[in-house]
Amino acid sequence: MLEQESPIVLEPRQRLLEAAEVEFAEKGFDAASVRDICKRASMNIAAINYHFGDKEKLYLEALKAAHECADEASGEPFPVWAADTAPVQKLRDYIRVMVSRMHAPARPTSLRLLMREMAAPSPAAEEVIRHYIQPKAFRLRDIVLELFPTADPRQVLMIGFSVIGQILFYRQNRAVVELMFSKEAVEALNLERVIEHITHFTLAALGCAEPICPEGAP
Amino acid sequence: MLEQESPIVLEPRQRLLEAAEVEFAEKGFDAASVRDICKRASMNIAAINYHFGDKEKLYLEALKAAHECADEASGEPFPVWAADTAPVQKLRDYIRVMVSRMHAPARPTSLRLLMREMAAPSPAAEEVIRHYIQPKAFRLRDIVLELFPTADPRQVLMIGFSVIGQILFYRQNRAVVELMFSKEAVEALNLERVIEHITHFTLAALGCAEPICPEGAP
DNA sequence: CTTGATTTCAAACAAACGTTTGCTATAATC
DNA sequence: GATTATAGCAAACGTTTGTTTGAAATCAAG
Repeated sequence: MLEQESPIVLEPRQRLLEAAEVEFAEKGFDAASVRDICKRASMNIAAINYHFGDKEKLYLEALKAAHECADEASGEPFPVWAADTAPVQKLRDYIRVMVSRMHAPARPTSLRLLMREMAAPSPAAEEVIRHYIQPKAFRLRDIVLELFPTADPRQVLMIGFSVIGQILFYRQNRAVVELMFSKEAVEALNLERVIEHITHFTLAALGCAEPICPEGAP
Repeated sequence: MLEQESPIVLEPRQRLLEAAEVEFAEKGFDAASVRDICKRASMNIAAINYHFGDKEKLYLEALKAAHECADEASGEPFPVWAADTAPVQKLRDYIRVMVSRMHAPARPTSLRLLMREMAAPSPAAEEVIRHYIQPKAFRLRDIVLELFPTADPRQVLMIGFSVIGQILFYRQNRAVVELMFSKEAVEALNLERVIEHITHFTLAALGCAEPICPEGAP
């Protein structure tokens, strides 16, 4: 069998992959068991070994799938900038795209898996990280460098960290934040509000916008 | 036996606690085994059950110990502010204390354990989180509220997130960052530099300092 | 020395883990 | 129809997991 045309149920490989994504995201690599993954996919225990080889290879494939899902399904691709696009505009775009992806209009389980990997990267996933995350980091660094061509590398790095730190916070610490403040209060911070805030906060810090002052600074 | 005066080797309970802190920090709750913990502490397998009851109780105790270690051993307690201390100064102090703690002058394993818990909080640790983290979050919120008394709650929350997001980034994503940029480049960002940057970035965003402009904004 | 409580220890426990094994079907090829 | 590769299955594999056990060791008090 070479190819199959859109069956009612997904192909076994894909079913396994999606089940693995959920289980790994919820429990982590060690705590997620191949038995539960197969049960969720309604398949036999041996299916993982047959389709992917072993648990770790399945994990890596699920991690790749999660990255591609988060990148594509967000509905927010990085724009292709004209040669004369102002760096400030690039920064605005960058923040918008990244925050949109973090706020998970797509399956949130994919992002849970990614954030889990960011917090405790498994050695086996190094190449996946390099392939999917590094380009986004370099893109930001280049924008900052374009904004401040004469800044020293350390300052460029720290400015980038300030931007990405603000963005990642909403994903990485959502659970803890919801535990401390009310869950409703956190959910009131919808996508547009967060984009607007981080953009404003960042541009103001860099002197490219008016400071954040609800009614005039003290 | 009621009390014992400073033996050459630590008391068994303390030995177990420190070993558990390291193992849990490196591998997480599930992957860390009681056998490895006991081996590290040079104790028998049954010691955990005898001294703490079970693995989960040991984990909670290790988590508490990690919090207290990070709070006290950093050498940076929160200052007690005079009644007329300017909110801007409080914010400066807050950032300094928190960044100092994140940059782990004390045992870094304690912080690894805490960051792991922030990323994926275990339900059993809720009260520990509430007791140790919530006060720090409220303290920041109060400072922001003092700076902008008429700001709406959402904006106060987001400003706080921008501050704490910048701070936490250096701990939570250190491994990934070192993987993408060189490890030396990241280590070149020493404590004072990071404190200065985050403080400057934040105060500039809030209109309480000059913008960050290496040589004059474009 | 004897007593009695506190700690340590090797050994074993059942349960869950990832993986492997043969044995069936099923589908395509000759 | 016979043959070959693919796919799925129940069952069992050997480890490792957290936990428990009962006896040995330790030690202060009588």
